[in-house]
Order: sequence, then structure tokens, then C-alpha cells
Amino acid sequence: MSNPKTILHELLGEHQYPESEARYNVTPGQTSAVVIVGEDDSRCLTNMQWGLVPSWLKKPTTDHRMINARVETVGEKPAFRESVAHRRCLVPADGFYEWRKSAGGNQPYLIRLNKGAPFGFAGLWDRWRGSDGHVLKTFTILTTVANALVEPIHKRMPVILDRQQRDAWLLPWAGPEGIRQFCDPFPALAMETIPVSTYVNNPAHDSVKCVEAVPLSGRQTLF
DNA sequence: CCAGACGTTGTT
DNA sequence: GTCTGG
DNA sequence: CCAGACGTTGTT
DNA sequence: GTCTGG
Repeated sequence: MSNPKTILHELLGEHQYPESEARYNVTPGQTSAVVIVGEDDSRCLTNMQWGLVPSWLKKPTTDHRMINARVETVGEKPAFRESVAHRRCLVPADGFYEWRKSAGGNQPYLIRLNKGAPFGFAGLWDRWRGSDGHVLKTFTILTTVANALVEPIHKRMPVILDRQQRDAWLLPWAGPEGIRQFCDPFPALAMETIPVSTYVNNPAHDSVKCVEAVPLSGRQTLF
């Protein structure tokens, strides 16, 4: 999404980052850039597909891909156990979309930090190895209860981490109690919701879904 | 022991 | 791979 | 999540 | 209605 350099500088801290051709649109099944902790304990950027495929799956079929994991229970789920202990990641973004149901049609909203400040979603990743040796890297985004701002639109929202939490999220597993600190939704006062055009409803537009692509006037307008 | 699950979102 | 249910 | 497909024969 | 693809 917008201003990827700023996002990456924030999320990678003092570490270097590559001028990669990474995508910054996070779309199910598509590749995007995530921040992980490398072998040498430093942060690095890696491209992965959104939709976690656990290493034990026989075949990485699309219907088993998990795009979200509930933070309240992630420590107990067999599918996420290994990843939550050893493979956490940050997903750079500057907003996300939710749809408010209504009789006249679903109204999409852009939801972001005030002024569109970049942030990181809490994520998990995994490696799936094919019999031919090729490796598929995938990730999932954690969700929690919606805060007071988002709740009228959608009951759940992604786990957004502030600067302090980002560092904590990338630390090694400290038992299931260590997960609780990430269960609270990001503060409503630090966020804004903006009604946007139904242009974003069309998956064909995923590659151009970004702040600049959407009218921010607050009125539902078709392009 | 073996077989089968292992997940989330939303339900105009 | 690892856990649960039968 | 939403949009769009949803099928078979036979294969220069 | 239900599944797949984005």
C-alpha cells in the first residue's frame, strides 16, 4: 500500500532492508512482503503468500488455507502451535477494509490509523515443502475483538501492534500467558474509519486497492 | 491402536 | 507433525 | 470478504 | 446453492 518505504523503516527499525520488488497489497493467495526474524536474530523482509499452509498438509490446496487466526485461542490450536512459538511475523500495511452489512448493499470502509500512519499486523508464518523440494512460504493474520470504533462495522478486526508490541511480538515464545498482551484491540481513539466506494468490492481491483485509489470524501461513489 | 482433524470469516 | 475421538 | 463461475466433447 | 479465485 502507500509509502512502503516509511512502513518498512518503521517495522525493520535500524536494520537494513532491500529495495525489493515486493508487493504491498495484502491479498489472499497473493504474495506480499512480511517482516520476520532471521537465523541471526535480525529482522528481514521475505515475500510470502497470504493464507497459511501448515507444513503437515498433504497438498497445499486453496480450501485449507487459513487467512486469519484468533489471537484468543492461537496458543491452543494444533494448526498454529508451531508457528506461534517459532514463526511470528509483522505484516506491513497502512489500512484494511471491512464491509458493514445493510439492506441496500454492503458498505465498505477503509479502516486505518489516524492520518494513515503505517503499522504492522501481527502474523504467523510457516513453510510447506513439496515432494520435489520446493518450498512454499505462507502467513496468516491474527484477529481479535473489534474496538468501539470498528465494532458497528465488523465484530472482529486484525491485531495491530504499536511500536513496543512489535518488538514483543517478535520475541521467542514465552508460554500461552505471553499471548494475552496482544488480545486487546488497537485503541479506537487512534484510528479512523472512512466510507469508500464499492470499487473495492471487486477482487479484480485488489491490486489497486490503496488509499490513493479510493475517494475519501465519505460518500459512496462509483467510479 | 488407528483414523481423522487440524481454521476463520460470515450467515440479506 | 500432533492431538482427539472411537 | 466479494465476484463470478457453475461443462463436455475432442484436440490442427 | 456452493465453490474458486483474487
